[in-house]
Amino acid sequence: MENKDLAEIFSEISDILEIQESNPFRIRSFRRVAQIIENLGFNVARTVQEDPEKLRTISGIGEGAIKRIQEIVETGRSQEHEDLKNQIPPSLLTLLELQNLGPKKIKLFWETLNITTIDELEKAAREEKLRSLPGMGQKSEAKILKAIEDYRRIQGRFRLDDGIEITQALIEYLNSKVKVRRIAAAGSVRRRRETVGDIDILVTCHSPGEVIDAFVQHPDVREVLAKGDTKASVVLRRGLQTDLRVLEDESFGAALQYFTGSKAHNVALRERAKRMGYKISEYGLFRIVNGEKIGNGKKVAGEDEEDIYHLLNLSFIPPEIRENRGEIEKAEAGQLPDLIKLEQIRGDLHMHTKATDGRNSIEEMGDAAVKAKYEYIAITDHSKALAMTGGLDEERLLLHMEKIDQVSSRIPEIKLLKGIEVDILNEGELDLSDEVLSCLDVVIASIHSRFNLSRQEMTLRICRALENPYVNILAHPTGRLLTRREPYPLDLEQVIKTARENRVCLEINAYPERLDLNDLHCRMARDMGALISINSDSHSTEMLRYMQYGVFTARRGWLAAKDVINTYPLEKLRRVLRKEEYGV
DNA sequence: GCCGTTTTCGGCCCGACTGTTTTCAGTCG
Repeated sequence: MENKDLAEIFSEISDILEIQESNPFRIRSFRRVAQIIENLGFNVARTVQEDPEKLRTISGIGEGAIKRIQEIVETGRSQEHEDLKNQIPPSLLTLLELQNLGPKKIKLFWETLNITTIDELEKAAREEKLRSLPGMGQKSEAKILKAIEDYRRIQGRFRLDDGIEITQALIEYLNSKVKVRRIAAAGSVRRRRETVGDIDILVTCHSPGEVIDAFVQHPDVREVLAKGDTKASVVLRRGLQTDLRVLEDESFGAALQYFTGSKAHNVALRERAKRMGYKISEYGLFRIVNGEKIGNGKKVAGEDEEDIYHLLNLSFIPPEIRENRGEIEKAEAGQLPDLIKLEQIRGDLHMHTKATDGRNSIEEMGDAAVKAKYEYIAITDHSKALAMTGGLDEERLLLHMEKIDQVSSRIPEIKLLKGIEVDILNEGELDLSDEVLSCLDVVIASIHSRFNLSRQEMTLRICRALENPYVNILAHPTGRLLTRREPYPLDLEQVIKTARENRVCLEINAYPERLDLNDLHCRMARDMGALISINSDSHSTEMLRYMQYGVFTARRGWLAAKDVINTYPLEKLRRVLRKEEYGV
């Protein structure tokens, strides 16, 4: 059982309790457990059986949670969860996904009008039956119809690359329209999450009204959700909600901290602040005197984000790891990892050319890599099983290798390594002979077929491939496509273990739609002592820039340069590829 | 339900916006 499955049960329990208006602190506890489980870097189901004490030491996981986890692992379900599900129609939980609709209203609609589904809610709103309920009116009714429409149209999040692109364009636009002093993106865009649900932009300027007006008048704004003196919310044409907040200079840093999140990180940080006699809000860090409540206290920080962390006796925590996954404790101890930076990447080990499904020639890829200031790259086209791409057989590959060497000698600034992305076939055998694989500098293995195997079969298939002595890198290990395809079922812990034993590296495929391994997987791999390679998987020269998204993921996964082989100088890299060394 | 440098009982993060209200509840982030 995966952590995500366990987390979902706890999350559903809290959803149901919320609709039942149960004790809010109890609800929060369940939600916290769900969040903790989902973020843990090891398999909770296994741990609860082998070493329950390890779970007990985690703050937020108590006796109750351990008992429930044990029950779920043993019986496949939680009786309490089942009982709760019987108390409400399950479709009510879907209603919680509608914007501006929470547990109280859902309960109200259910109890008064027997509404249990989105369709029934829509019908009631259209028949104007909602407006007469307490606390409801014409506008609320219209908002609900709107939320239903949005839910059906969007239903999901946007990829990080889209989020960053849109954010940068908006910032440029605001800069061109209004004289702003400071402007920055916060939220999941700043934390570089693989997908973003909305965009947060913070700004300071002397004329708040002007910047708000400019914002809501942006040509891409489809709808203005809210517009006040200090905040405006809009939906952009592509369906992405975007919030702008206008601040005073003296609280810009506090707001940046606050709106960067994550929520879990901020809750933990505020709890820490409180213990130390401070209060944090988006306006600053305040020293509380005489235990006085809101509105009191002397402001001690706010203009710069760094000050807040430092006053709380923490080293500065990079936005990418603000997820309450242990970063606060490490920052307190001065033991945060030295996160990898894009400038530390010396080369890209996964890319395609015209020989298969790439758009550019070997030369063009080499020239583009020189522009990217790389010291080496590997040309890794597909193997013959991917017929659709014109995959290389042994004969063509040998000719291709000669060409790579020729081009490499013509471009003295950079070394071109001879590589292949070889398909892992049905039973874990490789698509090319060991003889030809042994002549290559880099062998990347990957799955492009038969995604519907069982977890055991897929794990065995991949591990067999990793045992081939010539395989260096497992590409896009889980096969997921963001917002499109779920990962195939896989015992990733077993795969990482097998990779490490066979001196194989795991890829962070930096293609924005993949980001595979993801952040949590990276951290698991690092903790288990496996090495990582961050690769763009470019199919054209422009795609080399995707490397940055892989680095974002690596940073979110707590990786340092030493964990990533393509930060190594060429000679050290070659020793890793020849399996003469592995690890630090 | 969880936790403990104030506590094994009693508290648990904070503020803005909206729409319904005439002082506030619900929702969101």
